Amino acid sequence: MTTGKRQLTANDWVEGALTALAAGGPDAVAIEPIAAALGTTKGSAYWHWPSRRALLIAALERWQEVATVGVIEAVETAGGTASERLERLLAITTTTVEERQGELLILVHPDPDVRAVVSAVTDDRVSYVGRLLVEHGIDPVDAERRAVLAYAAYLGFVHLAAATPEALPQAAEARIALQHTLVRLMTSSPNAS
Amino acid sequence: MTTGKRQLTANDWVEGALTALAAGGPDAVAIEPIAAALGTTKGSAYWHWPSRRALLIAALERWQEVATVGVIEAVETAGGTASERLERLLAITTTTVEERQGELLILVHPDPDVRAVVSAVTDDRVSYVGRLLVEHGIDPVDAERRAVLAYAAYLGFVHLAAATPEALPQAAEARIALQHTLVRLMTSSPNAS
Amino acid sequence: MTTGKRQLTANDWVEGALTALAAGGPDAVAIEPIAAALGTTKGSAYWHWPSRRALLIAALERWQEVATVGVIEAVETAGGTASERLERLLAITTTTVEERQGELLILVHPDPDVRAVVSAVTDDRVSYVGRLLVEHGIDPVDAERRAVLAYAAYLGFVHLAAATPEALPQAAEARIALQHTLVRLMTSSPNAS
Amino acid sequence: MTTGKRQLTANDWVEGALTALAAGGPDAVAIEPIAAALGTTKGSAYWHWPSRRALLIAALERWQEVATVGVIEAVETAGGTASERLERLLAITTTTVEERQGELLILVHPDPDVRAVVSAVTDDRVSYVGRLLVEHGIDPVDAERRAVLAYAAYLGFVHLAAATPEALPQAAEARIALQHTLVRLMTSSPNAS
DNA sequence: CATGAATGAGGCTTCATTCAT
DNA sequence: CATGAATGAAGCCTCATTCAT
Repeated sequence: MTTGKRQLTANDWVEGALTALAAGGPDAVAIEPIAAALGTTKGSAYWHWPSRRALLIAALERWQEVATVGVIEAVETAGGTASERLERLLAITTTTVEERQGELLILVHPDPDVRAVVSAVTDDRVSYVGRLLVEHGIDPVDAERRAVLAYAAYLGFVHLAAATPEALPQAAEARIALQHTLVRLMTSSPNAS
Repeated sequence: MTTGKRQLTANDWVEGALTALAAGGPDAVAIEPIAAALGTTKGSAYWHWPSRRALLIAALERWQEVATVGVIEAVETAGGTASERLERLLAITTTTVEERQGELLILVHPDPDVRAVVSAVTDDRVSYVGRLLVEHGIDPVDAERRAVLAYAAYLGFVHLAAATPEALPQAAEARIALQHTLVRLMTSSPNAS
Repeated sequence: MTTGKRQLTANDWVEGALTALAAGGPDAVAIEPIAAALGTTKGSAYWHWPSRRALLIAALERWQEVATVGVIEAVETAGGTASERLERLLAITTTTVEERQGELLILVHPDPDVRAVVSAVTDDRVSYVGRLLVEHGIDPVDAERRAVLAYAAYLGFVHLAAATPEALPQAAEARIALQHTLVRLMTSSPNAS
Repeated sequence: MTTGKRQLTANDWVEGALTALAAGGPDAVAIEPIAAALGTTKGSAYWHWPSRRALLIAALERWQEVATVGVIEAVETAGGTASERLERLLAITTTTVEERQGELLILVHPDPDVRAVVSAVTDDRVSYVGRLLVEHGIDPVDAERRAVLAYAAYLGFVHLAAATPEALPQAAEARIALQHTLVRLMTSSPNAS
């Protein structure tokens, strides 16, 4: 992508970095491979960015948008009840498993800059789930707790899907059933925590 | 650790590697840094191990034991009902958060040798949870499904605890309450999935 | 040689490698020492070549040309009868003794890539000698046999010249006399083999 | 060989080194592999020898004996005319081609200690051939020249046999014919040089 | 705006050598 | 007489970074 043209912009580099990020996580945001993919040379990167780190941060910021605002918008514009939107949210995030490999690597990366972004993303996601639960009629305090639980379960699934897929049900229907179960558990009434 | 002595054993190296593994995952199992940490030189490593990879595999095997057999034994020897043991299991794995950073990096590492070990660990853990649920009186088929769900939730918590601790309740009691909730959800009766 | 300048080319590296090859054979084609000799650093080599092996192969290919096409052209452009050219061929190859040390090391090197080049060089040289003999009037079938014999003798001389020069006549005229003898033997009539 | 016994002697090491020498030349006289082959450890070598070099020199001295005195004795004890013995000499040295790989590597090795031994071996061999030619009735001065020529041819054949066997006649009879030709050339009357 | 070229830190590996026991 | 363990020089390779043009 973006190959063939001359005159790359800083944005082209962010997109290249994003692709690398999705495929191999932060460590894959290496200048040489991305330059090769963009059909340019390392020098180009150092024109637009002061360092690899700067590019990485820019890419992470873009990822943050896609991973929160982007997803939330996609879910919201389609409308529906709160629990319908919850299921749609899970569907979005669990069906695109391959693209999750990179996400996982971002989520667990020890680098402080990465963790800052991850933190923000987590907060956004958890509070969005919380808002949906409140909309569904759950008591706000309880909703907050459940949102954490739900997000943890989601993370765990992404994890299993990426790292040990054989531990998960293989059939599509079975996976959808799992999602149903999760949403039902999260939205059911008697759930002291 | 283990510094100051002469004459290291292969086991000292495994321990050094394990420390590195816990801190920085498989990529941190690098011979020269570990040698420095052990107060020795790379030559020592190459006396005990044919290659970095061999050392890494040995360390992963040790980790596998600690992460499965070790934990299971600790839980079992203390005895109690199935649901008590389930809670103890969760407690063990979520209280030692720092050590979980490396675990996460192991879990998501793309290297085939690493994934093989991860796969085995996942299977062992999921089936142990399944056994506890069966012991608690859950129908075996259902228990298997719930075990996956429970393990996913556990993974998610480890994730949150390691990567974004601020998203989790800070107070110890609140964390314990979360564990309770999880165990109760897993062991409650009506749970179509 | 080539020191003092900035900006080396791939060709500079081949030349540096060729020098090393002539002095110490294939094993001497080591990137770091050649870099030092060229007044540069290993990084330069890895800019121009993907690996030490690639550089070695490039150097061997260059040597192949010099050792066959190059020599043959030099002999042919000077013209003369077939036996005159035969003598000139021997003269070229036995007078530049120092450069032969590396050649010998190439010729006996066990590496498959090296042997492939050596094989090609041997074939080229033997068949060139054969052609000269045919031109001189020797029956083609016989010429082929004699060419092998002649090349073996040549190799033996190179060997002696490089490894134990004191076993050979020291005086220039005596050496020339030896060459004469060899050419005469090879081109004389009654030689069943 | 010599494995299984305890208490190695210096001589056991020389023999191990000789085996390595025959297989891979001077560079193959490396302490670790020989220790492994002898079923012992490096320490043993450093008990019997001050350095790798010392062992190498001892092995080369042994090789020198085998390669000169040994061969000469073998040829002489069988008796026969001078030209019969010449042919027998060639036969010995060309039939055991595999064992020649190591010899070649010795012959071309640039190390001064190696070259000293090679020099002595060459002198011995050339002068033995010279003596046989004199015995056969050739004028002593001429014999000396021819001996060099003959030895050079022999060397060339060893070379071709080891490095590019496909350049030599494959059939045993053809090879024997080559030997005949060589001996006849060397012992024929009119050979001014 | 970049390219081509080079630098150097960091990590892997081999192997002669050393040394305490 | 050796073993087991360790050292360190040398060479391979990668990759972020720098720099002249």
